[in-house]
Amino acid sequence: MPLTHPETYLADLNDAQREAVLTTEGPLLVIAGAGSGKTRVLTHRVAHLLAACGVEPSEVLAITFTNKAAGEMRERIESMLGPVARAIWILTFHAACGRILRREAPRLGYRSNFTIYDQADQIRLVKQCLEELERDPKRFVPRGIHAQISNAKNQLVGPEEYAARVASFYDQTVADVYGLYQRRLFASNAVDFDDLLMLTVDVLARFPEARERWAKTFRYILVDEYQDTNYAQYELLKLLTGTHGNLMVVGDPDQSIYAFRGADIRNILEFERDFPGTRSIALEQNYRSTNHILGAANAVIAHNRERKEKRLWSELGAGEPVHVVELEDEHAEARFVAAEIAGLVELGYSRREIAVVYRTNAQSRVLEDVLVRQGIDYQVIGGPRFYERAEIKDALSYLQVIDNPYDAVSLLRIANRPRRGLGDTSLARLQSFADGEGISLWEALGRAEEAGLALASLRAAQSFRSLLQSSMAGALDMTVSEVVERTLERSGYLEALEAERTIEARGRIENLEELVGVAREYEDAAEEPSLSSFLQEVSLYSDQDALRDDDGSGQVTLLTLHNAKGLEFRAVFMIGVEEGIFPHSRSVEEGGVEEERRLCYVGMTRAKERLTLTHASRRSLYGRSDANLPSRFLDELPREGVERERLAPASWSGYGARREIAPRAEVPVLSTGDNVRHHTLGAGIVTRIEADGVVTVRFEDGAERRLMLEYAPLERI
DNA sequence: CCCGTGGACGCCCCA
DNA sequence: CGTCCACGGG
Repeated sequence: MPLTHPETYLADLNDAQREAVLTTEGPLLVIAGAGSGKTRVLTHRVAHLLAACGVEPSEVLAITFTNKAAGEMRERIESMLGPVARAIWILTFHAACGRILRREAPRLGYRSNFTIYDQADQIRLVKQCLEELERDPKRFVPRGIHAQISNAKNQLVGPEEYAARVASFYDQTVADVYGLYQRRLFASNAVDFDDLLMLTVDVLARFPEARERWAKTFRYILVDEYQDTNYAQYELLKLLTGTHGNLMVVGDPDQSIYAFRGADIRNILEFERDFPGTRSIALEQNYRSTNHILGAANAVIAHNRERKEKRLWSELGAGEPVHVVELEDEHAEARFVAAEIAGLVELGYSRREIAVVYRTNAQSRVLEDVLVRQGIDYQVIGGPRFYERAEIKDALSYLQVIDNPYDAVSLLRIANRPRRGLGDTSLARLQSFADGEGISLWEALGRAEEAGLALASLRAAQSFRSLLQSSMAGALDMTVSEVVERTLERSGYLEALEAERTIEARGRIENLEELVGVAREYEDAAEEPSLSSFLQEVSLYSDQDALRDDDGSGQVTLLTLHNAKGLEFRAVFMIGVEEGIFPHSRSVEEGGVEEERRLCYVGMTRAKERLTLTHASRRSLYGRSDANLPSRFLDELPREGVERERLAPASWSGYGARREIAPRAEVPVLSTGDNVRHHTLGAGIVTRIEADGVVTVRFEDGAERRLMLEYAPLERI
C-alpha cells in the first residue's frame, strides 16, 4: 500500500506544479523553464496517480530522454511509494519501443530476439550495400547516405515511399541503398535505432488489435523533454493515446537541441492544436540559478524569433556576475579554466560541483592535458565509449550471433576473431554463395564445402560453426554472465589476448572482465533475465548513462553542451564561445543558428552560482592556427550582471598554477605494468612512462589517464 | 593471410 | 594534428 498521502507530497509544490500534478485526465502540456522543477512534477504526478487515483503501476508509461533519467525518476518514485515503482514502465522512447516490438515483432515477420544495430554497425551495413550496388564510395559517402536514411525513418518514410519521391541521382542511390539496407536488416533479423520507432509505429498502425491492446495497457502516458521528440515519436504517442487522451508532456521549446536527429520543435509548439482540450501550464519559477545567470540566459534566448515568450525568475538573489573572458589561444584558455577551478576548490567547491562544457568533443583534449598536469581529477562524458571498444563489440557480437545467428554483421565481425584462418576471401566466397542461394550467411557457413572454400578455410569454417552451435545449446541453461565467460574462453578470444602479453591486451582483458560484471549486475536487476533482453538493454545504453556519482572529493565533469542537458552544477565554464565553433560553422551555413542559441541557453542555465564564458583570439584547428571572432551570443548578453575581461598572458600566468598544489615529497618509483592505486580513480595498471614524470594509467573502468607523478595521488600496490 | 605504413581526410551534436 | 582505411610487401 502506498506509504504516502496527497497532503504530504503536495505540500512541497508551488501552485503551478501542484496544478500539473492534480490534472490527471486529458491532454496536459507543461511548459517547464530550465530549473523549474519539472522532474519533481513528473515524479509527484506518477505518485499521485498511484497513491490517490487508483491507477495500477502497469498502467503508467513514463518516457524520459536517457536511461539515467529513467533510473533517477524510478528511484524518486520508489522513495515515495516503495517497491511498486519497479513495475512502472519508465523508459526512453527507444527502450519502450524495443519492449513493445519484442512482443509484436512476429506480426512484421521479425523474431522477438532481433538484434539492435548501433551506429557503427549501421554504417558498415550501408557500406556493404554500396559495394554490392557498385556505387562509387567517393561520391556516395556511407555516413551521408546513412544520415539520409535515418532522416527518412524519423519521418516515417519507408523505402518504397522514398523511392517514389526521388528527385535526383543522389536520391536515387539513397533509395536503392535504403531498400537493400532494409532487406539486409530483415534477413539478419536486425533493426537499427530508427527502426525501433518506425517499426513500432508501423505495427500499431497496421494491426488495430495490437494498438488497442497497448493503448488499453497504458492509460496514463507522461513524456519528458517533449521538445526533442521527432515525427515518429509524435505518431507513436497519438496511436497510444488516441482512445483515452491521457497524455502529459513536459518540455521547454527554448531547450530544443536535437533537430539534427529529427526532433521537431513544432511538436511542442502545436501540441494544443494536435490534442484538443489540452490544459496548459507554465512553470516559470526557477529554483536553480541566481538572477544574473538567468538574466544573461534570458537575454540570449530572446534573440530567437521562433519562440514563445517566457521569462524565468528566481528568488535566489542577484548572485555573482557572469564572466566573459578572452584568452590568447586554446592553451591559455585551458590553463585559465584549470586555475579558476583550483581557485573554486579553495573556496570550498567540490570538484563534482564544477563542469566545463563545450560544443564539440574534440575540445576536451587540450583541457585534459592541463588538468592532468595540475592534478585536478576530472571525468569526460562522451569520449571513447566502453561499448564501442573493439573487444567489447567483439564479445557482444559473439553473444548476438549465439542469440540470433542470422545477424550477418555480427557474424562477419567475429568470423576471424581471433584469427582462425577464415579471412576476407573465404568470407566473400561464403557471402556470394549465400546471396546466390538466397540463404543467410549462417546457413552458408553450414554448407561451406559447396561454397568452394579451400581446405584449410573449410576446416576453419566448420569448427567455427560447431563452436557457435554448441554455445547456442549451452546458452539455454546458463546465466548471461556464464555465457559471456564461456564464450570468451571457448572461442579462444581470451587466449589470443593473453598470448599477446602486452599491456594493451591486458587492458582489453580487464574491459572484458568489466563486461562480465555488467552481465552480473543485469542478472541481479532484471525481472526475467535472458540473453536477448540483456543484449537489447546494452544496445540502448548511452553515454550520459555512464555519468557516475563518484565518491571522495569528486571529479570535475567535462562534457558537450548536448550531454549537459538536464544536469546542473554550482559552477559552469563554457569554453570556445567563438564564431565558427559556437555557433558551429556548419550550423550557420545551414540556417541552424537558432538551435545553436538554444544550445547556448541550455548551457548557461546549467549553472547555479557561477557562469564563465571563455573565447580565444587564436585557436588551432586541423593543426592550423586561425583567428576566431567572439561568438555573436556574447554580443547578445546584457550589460548588467556581466563582467568582461581580456587576459593577456602576463597578467595571470602562474596564477593558480602549481603553488595551489604542492608537489609530493615522496614520489613512488614505477615501471610499466605496475599495479597502482589512485585515491579517487581506484586501482589501475601503468601502461606507459614518459621522461618528464608523466605516467599513463589504465584504470579498472577501462579509462586511460595521463598523470603527473609528482602531483597525482598514486601509490604502488 | 597478416601486418605495417602512408596517404587521405576530418570536427558537430546522439538514443 | 590525429585517425582510419586501403593497399602492398612479407
